Order: sequence, then structure tokens, then C-alpha cells
Amino acid sequence: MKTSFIHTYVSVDCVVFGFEDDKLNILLVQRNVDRKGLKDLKLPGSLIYNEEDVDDAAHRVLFELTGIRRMSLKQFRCFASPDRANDPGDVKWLDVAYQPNINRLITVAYLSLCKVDRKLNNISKYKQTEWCPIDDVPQLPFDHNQIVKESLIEIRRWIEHSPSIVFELLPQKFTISQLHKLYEAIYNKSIDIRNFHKKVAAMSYVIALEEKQKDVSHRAARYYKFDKKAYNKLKTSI
Amino acid sequence: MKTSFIHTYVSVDCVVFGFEDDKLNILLVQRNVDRKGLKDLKLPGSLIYNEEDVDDAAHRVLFELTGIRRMSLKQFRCFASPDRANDPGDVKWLDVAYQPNINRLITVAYLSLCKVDRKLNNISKYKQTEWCPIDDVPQLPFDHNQIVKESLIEIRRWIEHSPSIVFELLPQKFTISQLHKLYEAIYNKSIDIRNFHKKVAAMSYVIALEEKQKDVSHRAARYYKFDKKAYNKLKTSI
DNA sequence: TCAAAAGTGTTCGATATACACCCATGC
DNA sequence: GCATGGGTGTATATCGAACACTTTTGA
Repeated sequence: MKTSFIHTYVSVDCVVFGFEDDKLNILLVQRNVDRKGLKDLKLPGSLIYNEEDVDDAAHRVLFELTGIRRMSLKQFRCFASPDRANDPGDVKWLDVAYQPNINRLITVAYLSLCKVDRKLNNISKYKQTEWCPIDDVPQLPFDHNQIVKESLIEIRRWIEHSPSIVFELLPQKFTISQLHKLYEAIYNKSIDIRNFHKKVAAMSYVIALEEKQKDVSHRAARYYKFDKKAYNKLKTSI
Repeated sequence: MKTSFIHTYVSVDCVVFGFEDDKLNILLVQRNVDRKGLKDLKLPGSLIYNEEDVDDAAHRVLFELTGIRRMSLKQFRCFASPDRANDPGDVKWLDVAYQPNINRLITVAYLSLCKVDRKLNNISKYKQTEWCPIDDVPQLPFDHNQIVKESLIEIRRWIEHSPSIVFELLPQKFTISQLHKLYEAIYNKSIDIRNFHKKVAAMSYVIALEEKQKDVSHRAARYYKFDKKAYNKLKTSI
């Protein structure tokens, strides 16, 4: 009787967002096994270790992926459907990548953000990683497509709660236009640019710099930066 | 090497909110083992079965607890600290309740809501269940106190997103005053009653009934009901 | 007639939305 | 001089917050 309780492996899977070509992209990695011809992509993830918290496992995955130690991340859901790992190809991959007879796998999904201009010095584990536009995500193994879908809802919630995290998707110096396009990409709708300027002006933690764009064939845009200290002061004062 | 991946049991724990005496309460159950004198309470929960999704496990726990089959519930976080089940008393309880040598336990926390006037016909499993005011929760095993704490934040988020769920905490017929006190309890602040009347009036799915209170020693309050169909129509039209 | 809770409107400030033209730059 | 994107202000609607008195009922 007691044996019917699940005794299982637990993994974390990370949806890492980046912003490129005015679009949201996510990081996908190549699976270890090659199936000829087809790119065989998945979300970066890993089984968790014995003495490891899930949050730590997610940090570890991201570090192995990007070389960045303490990326912002947010757990958003545990996926545990009994048949999420039933596809024969997925079962086989589990056998090769981890060990045979993993009959079931529960995963905890995380959201994270990364500047795409950051060089990803991934730590040997992944053959290849690539940014993939969110509207152009191929079919992924397990329930990774569903995880991606839900992560899009979650990223909006995250921003409502912590407006600062959008700046993790932009370079240190950015233009209003970049920020504007980022918001449009995240909310998937067009946002009036004049109202947007007002909105940014109201963010006391977005600081205008003297510096402007150079060598652009139109009026040069001013650069701005995100002031973390001002943001935190504001947050704690509320 | 591969053996260092976690291979573990997974449980669900449910924070069930009720509304009584103008306060939020949560349902606690008595652990199976008695420690003399002290009430030994915990959140209702269970290990999950082999072929069971976590959501289903949570539904099962709630059914065993209340006799209600499809309660609204919301997964809100996976708790997986390696030392969440390190307390000797907790280890011993796990041994007795489930089986020896559960060295680690990951849990997925759920939020749910229940009318306290509903008779809880709990299905034999729990010796005793009791409603406990949220401000008066005793020390609980594992990290259940933290789970309770986070559930309070989560219930607010849930209401923002799905205003209808508050009505699961009230009887079918309720007064504005009850609804008002419920909101005050959830947000833990006083809310201006006139503004609140306006707010309720703007909820097209809260329907005034002809019926009023009887035998009260003050002006009788009108009853209202929640109209689920009107609510759903509104939701889908947006 | 008193105690206790029910019910009711207006004003103000803040915030979101809609909307169109001139500016700077490189080619 | 023209194409390209940068930058700006005003008017209106909506929402939330503040605020005090009258009504109904049973005891």
C-alpha cells in the first residue's frame, strides 16, 4: 500500500527571456542526443541534487548556461502530469542523459531574464544554445511548450510586481525607444509613445544621461540608465 | 555520480481559508501521533500517488478533508529546502504516517477556500480538524508556518485576478456588510463603507435580493447573491 | 428614546487614454 | 531636401480616496 506513493526525480526547467530584434526571445539548448537533421531543442534544465533546494538548482542551471552567478529568477509552477514524460523520444533521452527507468519526472518551472548582449560562456554542458523568438518556438519535448506559454503570462505579473526587472533585459545604457519596444513586446500591443514618455518620466529611478547615440541617420536618442539604489529606496519607503 | 540526483517523495499541502467571526481562518488537522497535552496540528496534506498529478492530489486531500469534490484551488509554490523535514519530531511522524527513511520531502503548496457553514464530513482520515484564526496559528511542523504566511500574499493576488473567488468564502446569501468585513480581513485594513457600496454596485454579478435580514435589533440588511453566469459572461466578453 | 448597524453622494486628486506636429541627423 | 526615427503637451475620462448624516429596527 505505502509503495503506491510516488518516489520520483525532480527537475527544474528555466525559461530565460532575452530581448532582441524588438522581440522577446527565449534561450533553448540542444539536447545531448542528436537526431539527424532536426534541431532537437529543449528548455535548459536539470535534475536536482540530493542536498539541493529547487531555487539553488535553478541558479545552477542558469550559471552553467550563461556563466552568470545570481540571475534574477522566479519560480512559477510545478508541472507534474503523470504522462508529461511519456513520449518515447523523451524517455530515451532521459535514459541516456540521466539513467534508465526514470518512469516519471516532476519539474519545477522558473522564469529568468538575460541581456542578450551578454556573452554566454556556457560551461561545457550544452553543445549549443540559441535565442529563439517567442512566436517562433519549435515543438519542444515534454510539456516544455506549455511551460513557455505560461511563462509569458507570468512575466507580466512579475513586472507589475517588480517593475525593475525589465531593465535586466536591456543594456546598461538604453534609449526610451528600446524600453518602449520592450514593453510592447512583453504586452504584445502597441503603446502610445507620448504617454510612454510620461510614464518613464514618472519613474524616478530611470536616469537620463548626457550621452546620446552617435552615427545614426536620424536625430540621436538620449541614453538612460536604471538606478538600482533609487529604486530600492523608493520600494522600501512605500 | 548519477546517484546523487534526488529521488524523493513529493507531497501536497493545502491552506484552506474560511471566513468566520469577521476573521480569516485556516483549516488545520491533527497529526496522527499524539504528543501528550499539546495539540499537534498541521496543514492538511498527503504524499502523492504514482499515477497522480499534483493538482489531483490536492483535490483528493480536500475531498478527504471536506467531502467536497471540486473545490477551487490554486497551486502557489513548491517548497523544497533540503532541511525542511529535519526536525526529529517531523522525521518520526513521517516514519509512522508513511514509511521509515523518508530522508527528504518536497511539497507543493495549494490555496483553497471553503464556506465555514458547510458541514465538513471528513472522510475518516483525520482525527480532528479545526478552523484556526489566521493571526493565531500555532507553531506547525515542517515549514508549514512559512507556507501559511505566503498563502496570505497569494490569496490577494488571486482575488485581483479572479474577483469571483471571494464568494466561495461567504454563504449563498450574504449582506454587503459580510462582504465588506471579508475584504477588510483579506487586506488587513479598514475600507470605507461608502466607497465599498459603490464598488459592489459596480459588480454587475452581485445581485440584490428582495429578502432582508429578520429579527435583528437594528435596521435589516438586504441580502445579495453572486451570479456566476453573469460573471462568466462578463469575463469572456473582456 | 436609545443603541446598533444599514444605507446613501459629492468632491478632489491621480492616473490612464487619445491625439499630431516639429526636430535632428545622415545620406 | 528627404527619409528616418526622436521628442514633446493638452484635453478628457476613469478610478480611488476622503468625508457625515439619516434610516430602520428591536429592546
